[in-house]
Amino acid sequence: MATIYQVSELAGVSLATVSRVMNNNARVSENTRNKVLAAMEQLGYRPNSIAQSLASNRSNSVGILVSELHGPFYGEMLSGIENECRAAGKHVIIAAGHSEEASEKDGIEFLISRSCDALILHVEAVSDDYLIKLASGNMPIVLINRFIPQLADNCISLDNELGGYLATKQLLQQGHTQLAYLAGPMWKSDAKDRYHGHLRAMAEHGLSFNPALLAEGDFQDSSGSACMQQLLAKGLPFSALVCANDEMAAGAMEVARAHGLNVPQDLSIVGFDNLILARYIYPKLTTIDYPIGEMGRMAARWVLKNIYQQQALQLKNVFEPVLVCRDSASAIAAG
Amino acid sequence: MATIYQVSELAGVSLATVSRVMNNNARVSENTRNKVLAAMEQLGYRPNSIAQSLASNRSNSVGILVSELHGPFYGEMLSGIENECRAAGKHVIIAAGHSEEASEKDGIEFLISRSCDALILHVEAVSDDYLIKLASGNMPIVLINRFIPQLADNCISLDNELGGYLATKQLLQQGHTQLAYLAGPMWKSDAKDRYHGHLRAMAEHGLSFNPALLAEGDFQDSSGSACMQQLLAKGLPFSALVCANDEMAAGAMEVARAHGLNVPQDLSIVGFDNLILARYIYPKLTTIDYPIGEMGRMAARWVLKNIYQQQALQLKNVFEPVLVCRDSASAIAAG
DNA sequence: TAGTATGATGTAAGCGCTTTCATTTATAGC
DNA sequence: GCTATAAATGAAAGCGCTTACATCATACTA
Repeated sequence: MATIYQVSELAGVSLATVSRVMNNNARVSENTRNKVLAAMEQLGYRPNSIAQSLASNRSNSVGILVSELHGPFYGEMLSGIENECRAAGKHVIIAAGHSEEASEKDGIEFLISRSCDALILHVEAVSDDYLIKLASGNMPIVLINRFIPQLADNCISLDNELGGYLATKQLLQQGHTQLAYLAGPMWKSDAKDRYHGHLRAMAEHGLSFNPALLAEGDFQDSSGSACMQQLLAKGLPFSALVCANDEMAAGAMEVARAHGLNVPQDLSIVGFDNLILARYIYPKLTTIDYPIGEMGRMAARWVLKNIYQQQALQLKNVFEPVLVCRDSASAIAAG
Repeated sequence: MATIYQVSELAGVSLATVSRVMNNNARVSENTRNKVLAAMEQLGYRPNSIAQSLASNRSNSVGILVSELHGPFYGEMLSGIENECRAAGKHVIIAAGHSEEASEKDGIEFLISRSCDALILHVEAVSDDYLIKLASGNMPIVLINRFIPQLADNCISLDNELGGYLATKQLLQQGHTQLAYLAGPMWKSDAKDRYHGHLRAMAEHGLSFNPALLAEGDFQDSSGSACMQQLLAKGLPFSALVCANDEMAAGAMEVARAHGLNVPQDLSIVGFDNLILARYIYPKLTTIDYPIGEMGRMAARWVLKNIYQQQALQLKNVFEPVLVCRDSASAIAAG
């Protein structure tokens, strides 16, 4: 691999000049520039970005920590971030935190030690305090899918409460009055917020919430099935089920079908997230769209604007979810 | 951020000694080691991996190029690789190639310039020659989901032909004799191989293949729908449809349902890949399992063994797909 | 007791770049 | 034609590490 020395020698100029044409920030005469470019071309030279990073203390790469690398949700998010960064000539370094405190911290440390210029974090297990402290250091961070008041500017989040409200309201407007709620793990703020939205919609319609019709899952489809079993076992009537995410909705739907319930005739179901699978399951899932790809892009833009000085970019911190009507929820049958 | 200098100063030893305890490769007295560790602890020191890479010409990170960051397939693969690498203390740097030659080359260049110790590549657009040339350089590469005879050792691939054969054979054994085939883009070797497997099974059962019942899609669900439309429009009878992947199968199934066809009573469908969605769609999809997560792990192990000297690891280059029977294919109704 | 391994530590030269500062060269003004 | 100024270039000092080599104790050996 050719180094800058060989280029400078071949071009008959100094190191510094070669560096200048690479970064084209200082002025170099047209003539010299061409000589250097020709030399680079001839040698097949490509700068060693490790050395660049070390010398400039800037790596042109942004670190991303997600909970998992697989699954429809993170894929969408990563893709959004990568696209935006790539277009701006920045690169991404990705680590997984596995929703576990030690692992998340470890991932953050790794990204910092890689000299990332900024971090985009989707963390769940780590505390607010830790993040606040982290943010007070030199490493710029942006949090995705999490809202911390003290770090409001650095947060790209979804109004989960509104989403929960919209999902429930849809069913109420369709005439349902007996609703069950399949919650996510309540220690996660998004699960809690969605649930609160549900309660608000219920209250607004003058309905009291029956705790016996609440089940708490873990956002996986298997827990959706398990919770649905529990709910049905109680023998309490309900004509609609609000699920805190699509995967649990899919699990629940399967169990409902196994129990001879027709969706949506016998039971209306709404999900949350609008994952790809929402379009694939049958009947197609009515759900709340979570624009995670767009939010990833926005996080990337935050970095481009605040770290890489692309002033022109417009930023938006809080996204509003919208209802996507498909086939899994319908007006309650008269009588 | 503390540097090695400050650690050495605080511990009262030289740079070299600190470096030694970090890499614990040379012998350092117990006493000195403890002093150094204490100093590191006290300063909250973490080595700058950029500097380490530059100095050692080894980055402890492996570069991964995938076509896309989103989608169930790549997520599974990335996850497999990351898990295995993380467990070995290696890190991953990820880039997307978008199935486009320029972009794939660009991604490879990027990964090389980041001083990765090895590359795991899932590339589609780049030529065999390019890869052969690349492999002859200093950067070790392993190819995933691609087989190039000259690089056989570096390839982790699936026997796609066998998969196509198994999918078709299942239907033939269920008594179907009129099969349509929904192919992937034929310029991709996996699409072609699956198709060849189909032909082999047909021939083996003494059936001739009717070109009118062949449609070529692009592996996306929308093309599955479009191709299904075309196939139905021809008015030719067929009782079973073999799809080159699950997503197209899902698209095709939807169209079939819209045309009043019951799956599997009126039409049996089998897919390929065994994506998560295969379990979610209704009826659940009979398909060929593509152990992509396991293959990702294997690619990681290849690197651990060949580059990081973990000799003990067992390697396997070619994976065999297996049939997963679910509900979308059934024996043909008598008469 | 000198002679020699051997283990522990230090010294210093890079790794391939960026960047400040100094120097040289061109351009313009008079 | 000579200075004032700007533009182009070069020299050299790092960035934070690793590592070959040198040095210094210490422990054996004969």
